[in-house]
Amino acid sequence: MAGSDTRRRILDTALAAFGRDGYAGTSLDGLAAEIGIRKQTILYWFPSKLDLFEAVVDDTAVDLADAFDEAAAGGLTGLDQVQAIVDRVFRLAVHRPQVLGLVREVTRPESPTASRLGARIRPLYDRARDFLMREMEAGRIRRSDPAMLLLSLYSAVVGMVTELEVQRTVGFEPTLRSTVMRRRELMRFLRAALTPEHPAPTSP
Amino acid sequence: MAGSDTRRRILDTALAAFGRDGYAGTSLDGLAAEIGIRKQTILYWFPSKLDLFEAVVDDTAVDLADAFDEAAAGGLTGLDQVQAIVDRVFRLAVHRPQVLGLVREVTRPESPTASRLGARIRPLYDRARDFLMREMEAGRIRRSDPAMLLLSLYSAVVGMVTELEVQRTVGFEPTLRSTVMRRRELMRFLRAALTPEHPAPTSP
DNA sequence: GTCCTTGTCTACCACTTGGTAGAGGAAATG
DNA sequence: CATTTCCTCTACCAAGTGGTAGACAAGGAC
Repeated sequence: MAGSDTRRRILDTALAAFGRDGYAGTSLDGLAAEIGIRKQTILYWFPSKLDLFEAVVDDTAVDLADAFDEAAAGGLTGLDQVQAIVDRVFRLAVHRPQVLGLVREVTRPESPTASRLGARIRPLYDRARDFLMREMEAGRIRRSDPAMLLLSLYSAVVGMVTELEVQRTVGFEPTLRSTVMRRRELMRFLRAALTPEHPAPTSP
Repeated sequence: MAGSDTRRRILDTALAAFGRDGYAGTSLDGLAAEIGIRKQTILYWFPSKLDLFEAVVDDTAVDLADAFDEAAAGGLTGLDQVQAIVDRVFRLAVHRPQVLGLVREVTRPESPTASRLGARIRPLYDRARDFLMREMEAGRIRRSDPAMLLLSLYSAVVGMVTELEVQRTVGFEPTLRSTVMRRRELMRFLRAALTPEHPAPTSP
């Protein structure tokens, strides 16, 4: 069906627009113009702007969950697993930066569906917390409050990845090379913060 | 003059509104209603919505610079200085959370004045970078690319402080106690990441 | 008193917003 | 062929947007 393709294009373009301009800053007319259709076609596929937004969020949550699943599939432990996840998130950020733009938008306190993505993300959060607790028990990660540590990690990673513009403002040109460097630097940072004080057996 | 007070109230309320709802999500009518005046009074003091926004940004940049100045005035070094700055930022976040809401809004790539705050922040950035380089030379902070490290620090701190709602979504109630814990956990994180590998003389 | 400045207001405007109603084409279905 | 279903469109609308024009009241200066 041709229509299903239209729906897909609306979702993709809306993801970019919402992540870039925010919910309030995105207009259906502008969105439609960007796609090359009329606004009413959008409203045919999604009954209202809010419905569209929620559909985009749901869609994106699935992608995020997939990315984490993929990174976790290797069955790694300790810092290697953390590294795998960071690598995966960076890959996502490079190939589809819109996703993290949306994460940023949706985690705003006044976001129209702050609680919605919350529910979607909750399982991921629980998994990550369990992982950290296990690794702390095993002595492969420095002991601390896993919930707080997870927040620190989340802040460091998402902050680093999404605030590209801050770097540009400050004089960086986000080239491919600088992206790689940034990832490496972030991993050094995380390794330093996570490595247990009395060295334990991790990798050979 | 009574008018000057009006101007002040507009700036304060606008800071909260822009930080909370973003630039696009804030309407002059709504803002005026919140203050208890008419929209035209706002437009008397600030020729346009954008002018108001820029005035708010300038106003806030001064507060931020003051906070950093105050934290840097003690003449501390190494991790102690880092700790002092984190403490100061957290204090700001507790007493005037709107400020960090605005920082978040203004660091969005599509923010109407992304470059403007950039120019305002640049001096702060340079100072911080120089500080890090000095401390690395002195062996009080782990060696690495100071620019990248600064980004990591910025991300970790601002991310941790601004993404309060993420925590709420995930089950935290941001009480005073949890705020204190969060700050302490962040400092553990930073200390672990910044402490030089071969212990050097820092504090007695 | 009159004049001028300052500050807030009412009235209005052009434009954009999200959303409704329904026409009409295309293609499958009988 | 006629009918129905699916999809996109034109035409509107009420409400809200940022912004302009100008009335009006309160004071201070003269």
